[in-house]
Amino acid sequence: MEPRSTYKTKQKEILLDYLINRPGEHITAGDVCEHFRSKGSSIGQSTVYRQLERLVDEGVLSKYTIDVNSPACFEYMGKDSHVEKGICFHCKCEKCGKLIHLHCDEMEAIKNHMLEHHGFTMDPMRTVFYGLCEDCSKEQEDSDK
Amino acid sequence: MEPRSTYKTKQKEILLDYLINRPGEHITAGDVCEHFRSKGSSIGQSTVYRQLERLVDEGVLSKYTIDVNSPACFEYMGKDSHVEKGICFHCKCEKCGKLIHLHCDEMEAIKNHMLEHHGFTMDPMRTVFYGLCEDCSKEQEDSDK
DNA sequence: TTGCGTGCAAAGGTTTTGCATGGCA
DNA sequence: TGCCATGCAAAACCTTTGCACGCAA
Repeated sequence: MEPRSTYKTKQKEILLDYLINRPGEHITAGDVCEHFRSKGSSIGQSTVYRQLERLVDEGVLSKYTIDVNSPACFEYMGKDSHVEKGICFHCKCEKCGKLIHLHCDEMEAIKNHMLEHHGFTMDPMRTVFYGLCEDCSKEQEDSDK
Repeated sequence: MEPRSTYKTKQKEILLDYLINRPGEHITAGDVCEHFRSKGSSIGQSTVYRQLERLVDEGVLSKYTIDVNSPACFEYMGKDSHVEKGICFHCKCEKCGKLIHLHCDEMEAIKNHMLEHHGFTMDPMRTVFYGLCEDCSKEQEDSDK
């Protein structure tokens, strides 16, 4: 988990800066490429992928999987990030596709239960709950009538 | 969720038969193709993908995402499947890659909490918990010493 | 100068799509 | 016969990799 990069490069710097300034957003490698392409200050896509992966290894970013055939999402996990509190997790609505950030102390209880009863050390940041969001549940109820 | 298929085809039949006889296994589209190819009774891969997707829509199969860049997994959810009890869920070890099936009544409590406090109707079959399995946790503790 | 980081292009794996053919009802 | 399902091939999509060049230390 410790930093393994030895060189400080401009690409790494502006990439991290981009992510730090978007707390709570789920950002894909494609988003990053597009952002810098549109600004003219382009970064090669392999560099984007390699740096993102490295930052995840270093614990600076969190990476999570929304869906097969959806690109991986990244999020800054540093000091100012609400994520660091460890009570943030993600819910993905299977109907409208919305990704929801939830803050919940109950998550600690779930984590503890998993560890004590199933020996599984769960990683809340990587875990995505699938289901139906409030709006889509209501819609479904209405259409059932 | 209701059946939308009108025709009964041989391909659909043997595909479903294959999945029904593998309860508790996580099967990919590639597994299916390979299985039938090796048996000589081949099914075209686009048919496999289309039928799997249809069966998921009909509620016959469950589909879940293990990881970006890993193929999607499918599992039969019918009468004899332990999955139907609604207390089965999946854990994926981020270190050794193992996929674990857990049975746990606590899952009901988690589901209820999500619904009551966050308005989110969670789908346990689709949700995969990421983290470290028991063996890998121990290994990590040992190496920390 | 050393060797890590970058960028391009190509490859890799999974899934989707277009279109003509085949098969169910 | 009418229409859906199939199968092949090609495309699409995200990500990884090989290799030569550039730049930080």
